[in-house]
Amino acid sequence: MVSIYDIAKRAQCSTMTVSRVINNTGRISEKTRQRVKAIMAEMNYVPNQAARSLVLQQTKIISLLITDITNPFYTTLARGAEDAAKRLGYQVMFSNSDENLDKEKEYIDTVLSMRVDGVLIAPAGDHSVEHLEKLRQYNIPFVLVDREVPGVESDRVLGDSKEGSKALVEHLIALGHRRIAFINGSLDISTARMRRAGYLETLKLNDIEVQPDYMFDTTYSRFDADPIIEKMIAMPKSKRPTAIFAANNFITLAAIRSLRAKGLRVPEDFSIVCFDDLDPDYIVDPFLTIAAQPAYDFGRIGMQMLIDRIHGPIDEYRSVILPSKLLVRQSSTPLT
Amino acid sequence: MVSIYDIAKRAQCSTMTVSRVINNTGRISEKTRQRVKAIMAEMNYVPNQAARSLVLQQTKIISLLITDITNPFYTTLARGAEDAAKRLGYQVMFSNSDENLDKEKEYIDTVLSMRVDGVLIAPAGDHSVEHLEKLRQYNIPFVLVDREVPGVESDRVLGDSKEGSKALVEHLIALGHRRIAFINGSLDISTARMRRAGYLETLKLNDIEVQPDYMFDTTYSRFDADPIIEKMIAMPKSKRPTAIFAANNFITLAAIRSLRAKGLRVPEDFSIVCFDDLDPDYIVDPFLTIAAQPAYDFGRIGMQMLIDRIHGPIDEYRSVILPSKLLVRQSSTPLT
DNA sequence: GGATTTAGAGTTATCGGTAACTCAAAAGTA
DNA sequence: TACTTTTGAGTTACCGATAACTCTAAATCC
Repeated sequence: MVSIYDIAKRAQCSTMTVSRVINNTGRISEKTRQRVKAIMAEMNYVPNQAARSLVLQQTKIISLLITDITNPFYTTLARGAEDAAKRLGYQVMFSNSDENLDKEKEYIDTVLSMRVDGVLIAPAGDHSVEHLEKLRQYNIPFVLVDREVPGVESDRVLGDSKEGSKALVEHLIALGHRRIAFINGSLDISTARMRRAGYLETLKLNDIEVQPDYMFDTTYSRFDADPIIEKMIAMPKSKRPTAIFAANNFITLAAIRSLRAKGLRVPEDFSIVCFDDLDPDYIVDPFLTIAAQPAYDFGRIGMQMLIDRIHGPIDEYRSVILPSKLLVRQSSTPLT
Repeated sequence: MVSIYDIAKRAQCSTMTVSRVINNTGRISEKTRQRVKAIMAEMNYVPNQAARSLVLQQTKIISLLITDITNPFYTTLARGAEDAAKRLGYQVMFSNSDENLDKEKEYIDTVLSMRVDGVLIAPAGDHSVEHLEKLRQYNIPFVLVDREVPGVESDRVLGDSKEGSKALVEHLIALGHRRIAFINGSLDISTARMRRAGYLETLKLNDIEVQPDYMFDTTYSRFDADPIIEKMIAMPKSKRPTAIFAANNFITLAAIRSLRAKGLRVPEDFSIVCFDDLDPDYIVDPFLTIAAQPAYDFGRIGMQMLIDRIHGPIDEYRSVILPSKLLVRQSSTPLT
């Protein structure tokens, strides 16, 4: 492929002159500039970013490390991130950790060797602290999105998981529900802890006793809810929950699927509310009562904060909390 | 950051020796190997991919150039592509063209300057031919996914748009529909042409006259269907279509939304069938009758073909056609 | 034991750019 | 006119790795 040397030779000038034309730096006569430009165009010259990266010590690449691009929340987040990155002159590399620490670790190593300029990361869990410390050790700026990690200070863009949960549970209580089950993700993840806190606090505020056997911990990823649902329906009818608070979209789907397989209906037999679903607008009839988060802004703002930090060192860490919105729909009905 | 020189100095050997240890090439005594390895670990050495890229002339980066990651078809395709890439040791950079040739052109230039090893692309349209020729000119392997481009020979992973369309239209005819509207994407895109061909052929096979005013061309992206729907319902009731074949998911949603806004119901007033929806499994009650495509495989197979070609030059171009599956659901009902 | 092979390295050049410095000629100034 | 400043370049070194070649000492062979 044609390099700056080829251009220089043909233009009978030094490579520096060519470099100056490319970057519009230094002093160059208009005549020379035009001549070099013409030759670059004629020879179809394209600068080599790898060479540039090597000397400039910057790649113009951002790594987006999420758990699963097919989770609609992260899909939209990714789009927000990519739009912002493009606007600011960066490329986005994406990776799916599947909430798996080993996979995350592999990606972190790749990220380091790629010398990306920054990392936008939704960490797999609290144990990601190691990975984040590694990034810090190598001086690679990062911004946490959606999840925080205890012991790690950094820029963050988070949702208001606690408030959102409270709104959902309050909604159920207002509908007359008292026996409310809670199927949560791993407590290793900050949002799961906040959602739990919101659940517990709301029950307490409403003088409802917390039933430990109404609380289930599982995972935010796709999984099989049968064992949990079976435990629930094995309870005597007078003690069985009448409503379920599911901590994210995949949990909700798994729960509904399992209920239906057992001949139970939503909302007739169980009301269901959930967090995290982003209500993609290609669903014809939105059915779920949800706390919807502004996923696009998670990505957009996170990417902006990140690039901001890459450009000029910033002293303090910044946190942005994005509110969620309660959308009441058909999956939750008054207790009859 | 620590480089191969720092390691060499500390290990009292040459950089080549270190390089040999890193890559497990050449002859090295076990003793030296261990010593160097220990020092690399101690100094937290991470190889610099940019430097490597420069000399090896390969970046281990693939560019995934699609129209919109938030289109669930491409979301899943992207996941399939990333999984395959990771397995084979490549990173994926993604970009959204929004079916916009200018944006696509910008990305192509970036891709060239990044010296990515290959491009997996769902081209914006037939005019993308220029961009593909540019890739070819610079010897960057690419694989077309989902869409082909006239005049461009290459590896391809395509859907069976024509057969899928025939199945959808046959289904409507079997339900008794005769006046079937067709809202299509831009004819600049190969799938739109194939879907059109399937529609026309099926009508002809069933001795149904083609009504030009039942056919509408718009865009595959998010858009407003009001003008089209208004034209349709302005027709006298005896001539008005009773069913709609929408060429993709966004068109379908826009059409249903517009119909509802005008007080019309699906399927009571209009049956609707569509292509391209991938039936994301987090939709609680799938409503649309669709021709579902195996999006994950589009990405997985496309990426494999691409990396295959990167590794060893292959003489002939390969085409893979992935079948779609008719899923009959509530959006289409018998004509009463 | 001397010639040949092989193991285990080191040297040098190069990939494609850019920063920092240098330098001659042209332009401006007293 | 003689001196200073500015303009328009060129030179050199370097970013961090690897390929290709070289070289020495030990091992093998006849």
